Amino acid sequence: MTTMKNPTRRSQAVAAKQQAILTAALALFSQFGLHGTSLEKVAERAEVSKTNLLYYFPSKEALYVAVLKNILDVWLAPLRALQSDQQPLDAIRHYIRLKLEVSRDHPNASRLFCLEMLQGAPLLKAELEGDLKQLVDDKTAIISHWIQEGKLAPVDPYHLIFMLWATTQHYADFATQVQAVSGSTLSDDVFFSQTVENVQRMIIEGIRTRGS
Amino acid sequence: MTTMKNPTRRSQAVAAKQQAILTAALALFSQFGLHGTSLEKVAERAEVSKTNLLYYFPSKEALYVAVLKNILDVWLAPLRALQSDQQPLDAIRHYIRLKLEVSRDHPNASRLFCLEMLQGAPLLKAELEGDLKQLVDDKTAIISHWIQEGKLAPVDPYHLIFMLWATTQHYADFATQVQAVSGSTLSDDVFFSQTVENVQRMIIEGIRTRGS
DNA sequence: GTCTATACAAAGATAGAC
DNA sequence: GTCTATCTTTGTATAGAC
Repeated sequence: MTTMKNPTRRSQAVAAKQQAILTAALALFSQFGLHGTSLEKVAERAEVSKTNLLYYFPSKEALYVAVLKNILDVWLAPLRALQSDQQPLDAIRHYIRLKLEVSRDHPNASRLFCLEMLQGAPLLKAELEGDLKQLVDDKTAIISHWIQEGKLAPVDPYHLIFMLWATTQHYADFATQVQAVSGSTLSDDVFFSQTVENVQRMIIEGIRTRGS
Repeated sequence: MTTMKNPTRRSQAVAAKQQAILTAALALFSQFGLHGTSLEKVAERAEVSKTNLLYYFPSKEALYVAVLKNILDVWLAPLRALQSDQQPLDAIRHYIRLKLEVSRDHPNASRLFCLEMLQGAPLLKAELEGDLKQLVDDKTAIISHWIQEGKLAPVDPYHLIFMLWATTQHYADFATQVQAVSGSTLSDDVFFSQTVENVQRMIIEGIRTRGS
């Protein structure tokens, strides 16, 4: 900690620089992975020197962890928003839209998260088995309750959540394939609307109780 | 090409060695990526020397490409099996089972494919825009036909295929997360059955026409 | 075909001046 | 806080003997 004449302005500048590094790092890590990304490339993209980067983040791994922590909240926000006081089908429709917005607006975050999963989540395992499991257990309880009330078809809540995750992330993680096959991605407004409607319809009809 | 007293036996030995290398490479590439995997680790796992490995595959990239080509067929087999002469709902139920079997029996193949997609599929782009697009277009035509006959709810065939892909691969690609949250993976027989049933039910109900 | 030894390059990290 | 210079490790790939 250094003494500062103007702590606010200076710490703002520092924060901005850190953020620029984190953003550049996310873009590269999410595409090339930890080992496929060099600090030199990150520094170049963030417009700082490599040495300077290592001043802010003591090692490559430390930077990687910082990036991961940074995106976890964005990634989990839609699920956190799922509340028991909503109408089940509306809640799930809303969740699908939110998650597809994340896939559209933060595809790199989604992809880095995916990359980390593929590798067995060495750095996130603790979070997964702690916070995430807790969160999912809360939400499966809500879903089970809806089912007991007859407001939802009797499906396994875990598999429903997996399905929601899988279908919504696919458009970010497999954007290349989606683009190659369909010719579009979520950044196209028309395609985004079509995607929301189709995913909502297929999932909602799949879990609606007959007559509701 | 060397002269051989016993071409069959020798080429069998060569083929076995190449296969051992490919298998070892798949296991490591799928977890750590191209750059996160060293030839030394591959050689160690395949029980050959590093120099010897480079005798069979002239470079790391060549090995990586060979692995990718090797898995593409496995990955596409279930979709190829989708035929117009089947009953739509049976065909899709069958597809889901086949694809989940791939996720269970060849998770590394699924994960490497995913990894390659995340990076923008630099080595598969040609395949994606050629063979895969052709295959998908064939199958969307079949699905459209089923819809016109009123045997399937009117959904966009592309999004249906994306949903099938996403939900079935998720159990391989995100196995770590599935394990952390639910406590099981597809290699557990009971969990596998539950998964097949739940995914089939949710998707089938989602695309069934009312009254069918 | 397989080995030992080695060339060569890339990249993470540190030292020390300013 | 930022820079230049440099150390060190790791890892791909090749040369050449057997």
